[in-house]
Amino acid sequence: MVLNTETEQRIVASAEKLFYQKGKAGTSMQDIADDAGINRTLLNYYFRSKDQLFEAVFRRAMGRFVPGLAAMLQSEMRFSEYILHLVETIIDTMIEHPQIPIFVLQELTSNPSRMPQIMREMGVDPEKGFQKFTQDAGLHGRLDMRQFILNVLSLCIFPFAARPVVTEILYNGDQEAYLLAMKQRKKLLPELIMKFLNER
Amino acid sequence: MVLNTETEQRIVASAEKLFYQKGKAGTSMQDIADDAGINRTLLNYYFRSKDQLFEAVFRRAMGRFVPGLAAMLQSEMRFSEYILHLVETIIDTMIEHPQIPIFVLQELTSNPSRMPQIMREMGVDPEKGFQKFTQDAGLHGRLDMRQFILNVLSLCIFPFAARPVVTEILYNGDQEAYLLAMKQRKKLLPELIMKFLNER
DNA sequence: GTCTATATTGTGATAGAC
DNA sequence: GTCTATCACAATATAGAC
Repeated sequence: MVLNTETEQRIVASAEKLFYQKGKAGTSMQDIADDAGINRTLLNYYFRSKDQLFEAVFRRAMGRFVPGLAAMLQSEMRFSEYILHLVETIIDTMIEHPQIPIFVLQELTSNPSRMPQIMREMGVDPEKGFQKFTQDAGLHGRLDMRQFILNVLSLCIFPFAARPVVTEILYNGDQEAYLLAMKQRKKLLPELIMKFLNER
Repeated sequence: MVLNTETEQRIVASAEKLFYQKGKAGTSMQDIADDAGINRTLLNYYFRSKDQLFEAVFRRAMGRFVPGLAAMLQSEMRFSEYILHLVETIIDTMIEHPQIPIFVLQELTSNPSRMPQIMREMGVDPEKGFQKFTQDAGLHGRLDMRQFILNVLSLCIFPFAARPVVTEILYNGDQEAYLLAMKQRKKLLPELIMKFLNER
């Protein structure tokens, strides 16, 4: 998507902010226009409908982290090296856009049938990645590759999806402490994940 | 909350289903009434407003897993034993109510300032739990208790929050395979988590 | 307790002047 | 490109009959 005019950029910026925070149904066109400081009808002029504006925002959100992951699947890295980069990439992305997980997951929960098409559009073929790693990490005989990947993603993403709960319960509402802990996880998680691969 | 009449129960059942799936703003009072097979104005008769109906559903959702966790914090279990029960309890709850994580997290993301009061109302005092475990698990010197708890929760909850994505990417859309994998995690996760405690 | 009728406001979207 | 005016419709909520 190309954003030519300044107005167009302001619309998308406000739409992103509000859709991330309050979801599609929870955000009105008026809300977005007010936040962007422009007339409401301009939203329709540029994006035709609310559906299309939401779609633009949703695709941008997906595009913020899917390509990075897909690129790695095609890279020549070795397994352990890959994990290191994967964790760092995901956490950096999450720190920058902490609200994306809930936003995307909420939309996909309401509308799960969208998943297959999205994957095709983004050119993601997980089966190829599995083969590569099952082969590369084949040394670790009893490893269930799917469960392993699921564990890695859980450890990287959940702390951001659950930010308000985590901040309040674990860090007593201290935002700084929360963010510091998230940064520490970039070093902590790879160490932990390597333990997964050890025999008992 | 006491649900006296059958009508009241049907309202809450439908409201839960739809709020979980489409969120507060994405669900209309008409939708709920239609699903429950009753007249729309009865919702206002029983719950006064949409806000109050949502609040009832939200509190029920919180109540489905918070008390179980809180009870354990006060129990006499040893650390390792606690972890085993914790994982099993959370996963069982998630299998039964897989949509609760996204529902709760979406609401708390829109409205993070609600957290402190909710914790007070539910009588959860995390600090006490930390002390108990830091003491009990003190053997494992370098363990950051907060990071440890965060890891456990991530591994238990995220696979359900991300259900559509996980099912599609990891299990090729096969719902049965997904559910089986989730059940396997009840055995798999405790083994994994114990590895966290090993020295390098 | 349950219904019909109605009040009121909000929302997405378009037409047309400038 | 940007505005005003307007439309059609959906939403929550209440009053009042039964």
